[in-house]
Amino acid sequence: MKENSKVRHRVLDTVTRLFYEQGFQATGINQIIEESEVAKASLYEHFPSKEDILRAYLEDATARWRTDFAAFCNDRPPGEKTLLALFDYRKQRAVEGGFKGCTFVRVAYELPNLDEASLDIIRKHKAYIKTMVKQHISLLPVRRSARETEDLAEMIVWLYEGSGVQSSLERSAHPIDAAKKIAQKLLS
Amino acid sequence: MKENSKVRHRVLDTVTRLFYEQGFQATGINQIIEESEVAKASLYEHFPSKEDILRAYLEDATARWRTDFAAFCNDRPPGEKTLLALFDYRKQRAVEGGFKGCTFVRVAYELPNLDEASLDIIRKHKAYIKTMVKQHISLLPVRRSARETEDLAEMIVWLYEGSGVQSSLERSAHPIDAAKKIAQKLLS
DNA sequence: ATAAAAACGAACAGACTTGTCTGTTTTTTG
DNA sequence: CAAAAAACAGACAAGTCTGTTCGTTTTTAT
Repeated sequence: MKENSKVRHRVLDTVTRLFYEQGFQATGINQIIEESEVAKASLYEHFPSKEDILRAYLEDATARWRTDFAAFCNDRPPGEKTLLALFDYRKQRAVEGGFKGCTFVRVAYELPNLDEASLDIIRKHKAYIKTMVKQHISLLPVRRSARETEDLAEMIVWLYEGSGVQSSLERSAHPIDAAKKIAQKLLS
Repeated sequence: MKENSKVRHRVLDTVTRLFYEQGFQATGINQIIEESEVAKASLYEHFPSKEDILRAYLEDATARWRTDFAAFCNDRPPGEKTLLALFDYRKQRAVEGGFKGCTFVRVAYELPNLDEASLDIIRKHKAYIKTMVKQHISLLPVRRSARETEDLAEMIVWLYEGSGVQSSLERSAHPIDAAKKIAQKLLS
């Protein structure tokens, strides 16, 4: 049972914190083994290279994003409420994480020559969000063509991305709030 | 005349290429001196540390962005045409640069603990664009309140940012084109 | 032409990097 | 309880990193 081992779990816990706070490159193997209280040989038994840690980190992050967001939307009805919860969720994460930006975009931007496997995890994460947005739009009372739904979903996703970037640069949640209001107006 | 020296110029030329292609941390001092054909002692005469190179790089990049964009808009009338040129300009840069994302956001995301001076250069660059967008909106025939102008400018800026991010993840200019069309619709 | 300034090549320091390997101890499993 | 598997601590390799310092050569300015 290598997949659920304690070593793996502790390493992923640690890098989830460190990669976000410091970035991937600024986080050394030695710091990882020290803070996760794991022997270097054990770490390399589970992750043959640092890139493998990165891939596992991304997979873990996208899985956790989905379950955490689902939990966040627990008591909200599908449709507009859940759709707008996207912005509230991002706001919460931004505040808690110190406004360092989207986990996934951060990796892609830090490593412009990222391997395709890792890049695909990031792409799929963004595609997942867009699909979700489209689904919730189609649940709304307003009748929309497929084309209109697609355009609206794109617009909302870009408001989400763009306000996330600006929130990070300004170290403020305001852009996310403002983008949410705009999205709300667009939906009605 | 240290500001216009050939050493400084060649170093900035080189890092403009290397920082964008590889990122800041992945670019070593030794590669910089080799490709800019400058002695290490000369480089450290002009830039006491690597962080100083980064600051100079950002200042240079924002200055060049402004002049290049002005040249790009050369024959376009102020108002909608120039405003939408923002998207065309971003598209051109994205294609030429291999879809590695916005120069400035890249730095901020790669270095989450960036010094305030550098972060301010980035913030001012984004503020400059937003101010420009507002100015061009106010030139349009449609009458808008200050509040409406502000909201519209924010929306356009986030479409610009968001589509830029997605364009980079997908390595495709399509999101920028699509965002431009949406912006166009919003303006009328 | 001569003096001052700038750029040069190259060695060097010291710390850090990822990854390997060895032998020991702990944990798990039959 | 014994055998197998996993995790351990830590030394080590080989290379990289930023930054300093040397004496020499080239360029610039008076």
